[in-house]
Amino acid sequence: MRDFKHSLPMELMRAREAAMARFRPMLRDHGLTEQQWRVIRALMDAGGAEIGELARKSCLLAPSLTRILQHLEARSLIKRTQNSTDNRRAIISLTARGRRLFNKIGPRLESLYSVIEDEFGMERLDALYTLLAEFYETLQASR
Amino acid sequence: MRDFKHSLPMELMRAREAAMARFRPMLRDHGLTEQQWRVIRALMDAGGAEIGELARKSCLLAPSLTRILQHLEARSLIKRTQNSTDNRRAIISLTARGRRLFNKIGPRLESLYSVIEDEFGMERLDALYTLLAEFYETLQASR
DNA sequence: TGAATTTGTTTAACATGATAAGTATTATAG
DNA sequence: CTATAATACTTATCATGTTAAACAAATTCA
Repeated sequence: MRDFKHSLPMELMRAREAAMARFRPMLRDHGLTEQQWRVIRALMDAGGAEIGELARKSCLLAPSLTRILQHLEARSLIKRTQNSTDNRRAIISLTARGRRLFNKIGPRLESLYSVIEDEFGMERLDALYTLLAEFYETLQASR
Repeated sequence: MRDFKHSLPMELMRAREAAMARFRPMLRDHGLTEQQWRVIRALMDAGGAEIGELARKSCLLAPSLTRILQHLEARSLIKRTQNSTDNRRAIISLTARGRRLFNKIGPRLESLYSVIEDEFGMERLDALYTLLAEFYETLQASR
């Protein structure tokens, strides 16, 4: 059997955790979890999206997203707009307050990200991005 | 701001999830979660370990490990041995039943892993491992 | 048209992730 | 010695991960 050290899912997790450890404290200072931030960021990027679409964009399972949207709605960071042609679908978008929060946090996270870029180097970072994307595509393709 | 697509933590997560999707069904068939399997695998590798050590090896937080050990103990897959010189520390090890389960599942997971090796290619897989390890080390070094 | 399916989302249940606080045991300082 | 601090876990709490089941709206098909 392979060495226990060489477990790809665990290596991916460790790398991710090392990065998140840098971002999480700032998010926490603003009362946001990492997943809540992913939703806000996806909404800012898309400017309004259906729930299914939002789940894909933010890499969250539907039940998790349901709960997260309840939290964000309670804090008035998002709002729901009913789709008139299909009552199953609701359009989610950021409120003005949600956008303000994004504009406050976004730049700070970017600067933390820049530090990582400097430490690890853009070349290796790009190489890592490429391999990760290829890995994902390879595993999805054969399903 | 960077393209929303280029979020390293999310790319790491997606890659990991793509891999785990292949392993999880088999673990589930044997009533194990991914995390429980990591503990069993670490114990098989170490042949008995203290809880703190086990947490590091299996990449779990202490509170999570506490609960997981309770589950595994209830299923008689692990046992605790008190350390006579320090009553805070307990040595955890697999029971015969735990080892049997490992021997049953391990090879099947290995064969699933081989499929990934074949699809993605050993060269790229090694390159990915190397980059991930370097990334982790880089981010840890500056703490 | 109306019953059966499909689709989009939510609930439910159990397990883990993350942080803070609590507990017991050991080590240390005075 | 003994009060204090440090160590090793465990509990508690809230949020999310994962799967299955429920539910309502929309689509399909007899």
